[in-house]
Amino acid sequence: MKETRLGEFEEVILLLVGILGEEAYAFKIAEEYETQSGRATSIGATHSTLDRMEAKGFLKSEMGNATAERGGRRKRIFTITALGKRVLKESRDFRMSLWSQYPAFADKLNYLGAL
Amino acid sequence: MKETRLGEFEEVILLLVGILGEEAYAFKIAEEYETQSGRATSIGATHSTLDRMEAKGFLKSEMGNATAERGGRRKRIFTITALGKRVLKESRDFRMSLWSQYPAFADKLNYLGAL
DNA sequence: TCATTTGTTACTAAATTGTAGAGTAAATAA
DNA sequence: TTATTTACTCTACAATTTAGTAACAAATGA
Repeated sequence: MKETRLGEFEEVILLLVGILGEEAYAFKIAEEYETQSGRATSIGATHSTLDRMEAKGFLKSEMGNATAERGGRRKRIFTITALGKRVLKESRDFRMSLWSQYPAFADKLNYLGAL
Repeated sequence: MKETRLGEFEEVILLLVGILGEEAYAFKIAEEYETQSGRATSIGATHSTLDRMEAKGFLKSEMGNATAERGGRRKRIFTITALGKRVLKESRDFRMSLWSQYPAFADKLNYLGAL
């Protein structure tokens, strides 16, 4: 696998980082993944995926400050890089293109305008 | 990983089977993958992915007849099962939902109506 | 100080994806 | 009719991604 490949789990995590913004730290991301996908995940899988994507240059991270909540230790906040955005966009465009070629889905695409 | 997970490569291959219809046999699928994605793949990776998805019940296959071309041996033709379609659809819906929540992409979604 | 909560890091296991190459059958050329 | 070329399938195993689990760290509250 070349260094620019984006796995399915990676892609979803990357999108969640974008969606969560300031709140994009591992624990929250894993939680959000479960809520949105209805699928279980583990904090470990989330962490290794985040680290891998940071190494690939799709994400960057920095430690935030501790909050004054019980157990509120410092969080590592992730943000998408320009490269990460580009890769996400390419992935989306490619998929849109395939869906539009598949008769069973092509018609459904129109209804998307309603989103 | 549970038996219903769909990897990124798997998903694209599944879509290509749908797009190719009668022409959905391993060699052609791999060829089409390279054309459409601009990314290289290998026939071996394609085979193992097709086999795995058949085992999962997303695809079924049967041998076609030999064609009258030089080297035109029998092909194994793949078709998507109902389960395969459902899984594809779920994957698509999930992604659409995420994209619509990500500000950087949400606006682009509207322009999709033009597809 | 000690238990509890919210986090991270590190390590191991399982599933997906990639590589290499052998094997088969039909069409053509000699 | 034998050899060669072309179009394909299939297997074994290696590399990468994803999952699971355990151990550690810092802040709060008793």
